[in-house]
Amino acid sequence: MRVSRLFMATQREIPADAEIPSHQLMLRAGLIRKCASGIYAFMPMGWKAYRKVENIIREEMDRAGAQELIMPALLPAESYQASGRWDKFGPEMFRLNDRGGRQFCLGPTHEESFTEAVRDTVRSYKQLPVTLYQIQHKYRDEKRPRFGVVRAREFVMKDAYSFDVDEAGLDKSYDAMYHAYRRIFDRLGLDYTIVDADSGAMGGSGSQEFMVKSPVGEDGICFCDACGYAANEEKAACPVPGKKEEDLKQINKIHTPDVKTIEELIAFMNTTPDKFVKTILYDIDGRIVAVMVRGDREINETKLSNLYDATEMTLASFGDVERITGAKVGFAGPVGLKEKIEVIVDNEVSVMSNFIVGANETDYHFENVNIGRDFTPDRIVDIRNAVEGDPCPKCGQPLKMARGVEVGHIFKLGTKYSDALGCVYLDKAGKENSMIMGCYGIGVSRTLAAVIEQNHDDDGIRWPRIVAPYEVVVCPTKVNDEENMGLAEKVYEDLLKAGIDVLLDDRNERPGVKFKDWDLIGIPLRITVGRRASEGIVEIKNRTTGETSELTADEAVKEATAVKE
RNA sequence: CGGCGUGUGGCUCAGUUUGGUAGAGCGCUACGUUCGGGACGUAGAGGCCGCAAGUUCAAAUCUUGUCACGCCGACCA
Repeated sequence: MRVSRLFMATQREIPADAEIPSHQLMLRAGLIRKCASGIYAFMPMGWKAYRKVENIIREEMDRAGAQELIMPALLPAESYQASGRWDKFGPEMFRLNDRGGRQFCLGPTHEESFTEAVRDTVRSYKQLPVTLYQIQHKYRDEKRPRFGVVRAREFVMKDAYSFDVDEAGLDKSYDAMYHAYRRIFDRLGLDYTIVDADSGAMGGSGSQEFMVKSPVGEDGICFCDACGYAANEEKAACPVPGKKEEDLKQINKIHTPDVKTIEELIAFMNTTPDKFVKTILYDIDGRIVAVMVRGDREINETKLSNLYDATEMTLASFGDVERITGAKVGFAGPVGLKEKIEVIVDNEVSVMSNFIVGANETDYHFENVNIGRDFTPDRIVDIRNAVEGDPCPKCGQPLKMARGVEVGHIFKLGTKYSDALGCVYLDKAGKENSMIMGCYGIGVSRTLAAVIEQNHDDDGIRWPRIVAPYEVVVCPTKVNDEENMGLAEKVYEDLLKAGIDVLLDDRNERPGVKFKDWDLIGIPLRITVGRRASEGIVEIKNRTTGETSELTADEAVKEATAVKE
């Protein structure tokens, strides 16, 4: 491709509304273009890189025995009504009507479509197992699109679904996908961690996430260097600590005017946050419950949601809090609350004694509160987020924390969808059984962003060769000089013949402009034809290592051709 | 959805407080001098100041409404 004909524009300045490096670089390098909040177009250069990621995924899925097909993005409401997800998805689903008023949605995920397809195609155990996949746009009306294609409202997902006759079969199908995913992310050169995950709204038994480590990741992950345990912080179990015996002191109401937050309390009482227990009220499907964790802990809303099998869960409104506690927000506590609502206590709180809580009275707290004596919880469970230093649930060594971008997720679904949609087969005995399903997703566009997130420097992107939009750029410094341009043309032609994705920068620009552009876009190898063109000597530069060497044109072609992957 | 903030040439932003002919830098076009790390000069092109209503002799600027976008909080690939 000749750069003078290339549909491309780079930007010198960082776009105002991009926060993270991958988003900024994708915009500056002209890989993507924003159409609306969370909706992006891929420009030719971006699309080429995207396609390379997609093809790696496709190759590995095929290698693992999965079969590609394509479902519509525009789907009738009926399937989702049958599975119960028409309501469950809520406002996150893009919905529309046809001219006759029939309801449709833009597919947020495709369990229903695949389940129906298999239901209508497979009759017998002889046709199982089968794993199907597609690479297709998904639509989710995210409350808050962010970070460019990392969290978009339209994005590309590779989603696969396996159908088996029994659990053992599912384990096998799941395992095949697990290994395919490892190959995919290994080939992409990503630094990732596989973590135990919550199966959440998807239902089912087991699930793991593939997390690309990055400071801009939206998920917290806990891991243990000692035994290799790794989990999403939503999932990580928090240990039940041993109880320390302490003399119970007399409960005492203290006046704490205008002290509402934990920070203010610490300052006011001159103590530490682990002496407090905060009481937070939640509205879970219309029912208010109180949740208590230590002052310096965070409530794990995933655990809470699972505990109640919640559909909709939010913090209780200020009005509800004031009505139930009889005090302004900031003074909620368990004493006397039990008669009104359920009180859930974190494991860790259950072994504390003489702690401080709100008094359910504006401007008052209780100190020296004790469970059993001053109040009785309805449930004592693990309800907090794990934190750095918590003992590993497997081996007891201290856990570490990191941030991650979720690029892949694999689930053992079980029979949730096959039951709901009647996806059954006849076994050897002629008996009908629900198929056992698994589902497996990769955020393709997000993965591309993750590659950039892990491969960039101050000058721009540093594509791994395997996903670079072009592998080599030939860069003559004087396009009007016959000798210079002639040699550049020859190198370009040779590389084309060798099957390399190569660019010829035939723009009449100063060398510095070209160099900056290719550093920004991140082409792995640059062959500069310049000063020594008359001797047949060119310079080859590696974008990632910065190494340069002067070679004859033929040697440079050989070198550029030698490296694959 | 709640809290905050921003909408002015392709991009980054000034101008709004105190109403009075729409600005700068980058990019773009032409010519000249340059030519290995985003050159310089000269001359240009390009703007319903997000949209609508209102106040006013006069609105980018004031008022109201509205839309869009972004940031901070709860969901997911």
